[in-house]
Amino acid sequence: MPELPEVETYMRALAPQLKDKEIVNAQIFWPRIVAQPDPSLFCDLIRGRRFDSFGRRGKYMLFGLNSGETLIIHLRMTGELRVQPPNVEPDSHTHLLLNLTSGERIHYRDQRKFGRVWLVEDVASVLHKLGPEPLSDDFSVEGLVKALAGRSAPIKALLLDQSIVAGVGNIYADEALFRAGINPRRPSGHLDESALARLYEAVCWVLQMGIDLRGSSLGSGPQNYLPPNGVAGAAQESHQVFRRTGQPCPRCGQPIQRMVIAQRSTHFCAQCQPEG
DNA sequence: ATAAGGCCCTGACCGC
DNA sequence: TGCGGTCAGGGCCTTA
Repeated sequence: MPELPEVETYMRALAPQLKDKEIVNAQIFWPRIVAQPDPSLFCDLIRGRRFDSFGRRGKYMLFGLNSGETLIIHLRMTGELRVQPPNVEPDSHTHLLLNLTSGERIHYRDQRKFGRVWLVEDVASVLHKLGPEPLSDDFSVEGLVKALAGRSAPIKALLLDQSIVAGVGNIYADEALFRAGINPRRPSGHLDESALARLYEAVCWVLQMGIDLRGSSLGSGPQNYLPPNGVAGAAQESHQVFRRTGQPCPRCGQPIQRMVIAQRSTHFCAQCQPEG
């Protein structure tokens, strides 16, 4: 499941592959994948455009086109983007093809069809609800304190809330809380400033580590993520708690426990992340 | 305003 | 072997 480090890894790989390449046209096989504008207009607008700039905001991929518009892609759970040679045919999970003048084709695949694509003039119209970008100056302890003040929801739930901080998903939320020694169920507003300072550091640290290791490539199954060059990332090997239920905590040896918070599977060490 | 639950999807997995 | 049920989960939507 692509979170910030996986999306960042994608963009770093795609930028040199796609820079200045021209889109001949788009083929949409499952129209609901295009969130905006409507699919026929999407095809009209993207025809003949070149890839100009590349960016990321939270888990959103941003492709700036030479028209001034931006192609925004969110992979959600199972989306994949691949630049393929002409002889690679789309399969039943391919919902969008962008044909390039180079003959290559960008395949958007998505087993669960949760991902979405936008083509907009105003990026903010899609991203306006996002909170601060965690590895930038916009993210700070003070900001975190302010955003969580008076909130009773468990801290795990608010770490997943993209308006609090952008880009953190289930994997890195669990890892950050473990690193900070904070129980995932603690009411957010009850955390004191020193706990939030540790959490701030931990969020930055686990995300940067994830980027440095080129993302987490988890086991088999539909949530498996591979960077666009097909080489697995290595961040999963540095996971301390995520999907390690029953295995010894790397710090104290107690078995890692699992519980559900905000409908999300949550992994933690009861010893190192005490309640209250 | 916040919190909690449902929804979208489909492949994997489980028990019978 | 086949079948039904359950699970996973990001972000948006509805409900309380």
